[in-house]
Amino acid sequence: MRIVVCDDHLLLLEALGLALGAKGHDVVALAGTPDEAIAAVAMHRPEVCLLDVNFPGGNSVAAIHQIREISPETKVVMLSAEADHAVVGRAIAEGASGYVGKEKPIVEIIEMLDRAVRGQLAVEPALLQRALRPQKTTEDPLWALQFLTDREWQVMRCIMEGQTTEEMAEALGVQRSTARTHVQNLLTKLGVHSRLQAAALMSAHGSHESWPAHLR
Amino acid sequence: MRIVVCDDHLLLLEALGLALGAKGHDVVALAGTPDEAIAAVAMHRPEVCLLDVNFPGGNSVAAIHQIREISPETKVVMLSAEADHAVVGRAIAEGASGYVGKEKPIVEIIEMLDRAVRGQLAVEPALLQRALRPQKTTEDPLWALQFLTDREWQVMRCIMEGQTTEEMAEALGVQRSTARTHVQNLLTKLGVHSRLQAAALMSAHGSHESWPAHLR
DNA sequence: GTTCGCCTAGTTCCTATTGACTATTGCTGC
DNA sequence: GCAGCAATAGTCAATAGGAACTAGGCGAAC
Repeated sequence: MRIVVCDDHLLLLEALGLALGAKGHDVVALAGTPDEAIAAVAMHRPEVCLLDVNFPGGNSVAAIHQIREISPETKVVMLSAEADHAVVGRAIAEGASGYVGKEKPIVEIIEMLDRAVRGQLAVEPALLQRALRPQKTTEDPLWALQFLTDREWQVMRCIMEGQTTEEMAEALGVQRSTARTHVQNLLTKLGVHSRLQAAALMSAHGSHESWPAHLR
Repeated sequence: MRIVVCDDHLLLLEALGLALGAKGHDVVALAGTPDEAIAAVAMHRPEVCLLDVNFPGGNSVAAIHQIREISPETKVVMLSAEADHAVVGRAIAEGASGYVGKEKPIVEIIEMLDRAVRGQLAVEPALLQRALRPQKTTEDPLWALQFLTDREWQVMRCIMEGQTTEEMAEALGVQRSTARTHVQNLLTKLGVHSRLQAAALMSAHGSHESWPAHLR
């Protein structure tokens, strides 16, 4: 089995190369970035590419698509430090064939690579199940983020910083009652019942990209 | 050079064991948790212990202390995914001899281990410099995260999800008053005055790695 | 076997937040 | 001009949250 491995941790990369080699597999290239991985796949056309999901910049999911495009016969297996079912879903949707955790022993990783090469989906069943479950994009509170006004974004920022209504009013240069109204409207638009829930919503689902560019 | 390696990623652990072995070093034990590492060090008395910092809740930093105590001749070198100068300082203060990033090649890791065994400090100069600069480790709210109990981490999770005291009590299977007490203790330990500030603290500075592994 | 930390549970007092309203000002587009 | 919307400001009642305590049970450490 010819493999291209991609991870930003050189240590893991090299060690994994040696370990896979010791198990009789052919690691044809080690890549430190998704771009390197794409180039390596284009050159070597391996059976499988083991790709770390956790790249600074988060372009690893996009890399799946590119790899699949330039080398459709290459199966992509994602390697991750944590089991994140949201990422699993996106990865599979982009064309990945598997998703394994770094906490797994090497033999298990290799087994997953085997499964991917045989055309099977190499994902832990429980994880896949959770990845598929929350398919209700309707009634999505994140949709509402679009309709927040600039002022409400500023209020959101204050909320995220843990400010009280008073501090917020001070920061925005308005009366408490005004700040309060903004908070009220914000909560209503987001469909939540407390500023803490609003903050939780943002920190859980609202990536940096959710913020209006001019207010980030 | 006899080495004990500890990391929660079995993959890295095994691969690193093979790689170090291939370079002529003697990996006497592989540990998946700090406790296993401590036991392994007590048994084998290695020259050096390579310890992942990524065991939150202060486990890994506390483990340094314990390892140094039961086997003073064993040098401890921390292994980390990101260069966090705050952690470097704490680790060195606790008795670690080095701190290397996982993005380094194996040869460099081995060189650092060598330096540690020779009694030198195996830390990147630039990182050490930054670690020593901000001497205001006192009053650091993130320091307090180490002293949170398991229950308080569960409460923290509830807070992050925007739950009210009532929901929290329900989720934890305790009375509201108990949930309130936990929240109160949490706020006191973190030095903040509202759960919203606690949530802000976590979402702003508390990376995923801040969470105890068994509660993530 | 006593001390200590953690989890549990409760009280009291006070403040902050929320829901459900009304209402004025100023700007924009039809 | 006027409708619509954002931003401003306010009220009142009900609820939730926070500060500052006390205190028992339980297991681990000394």
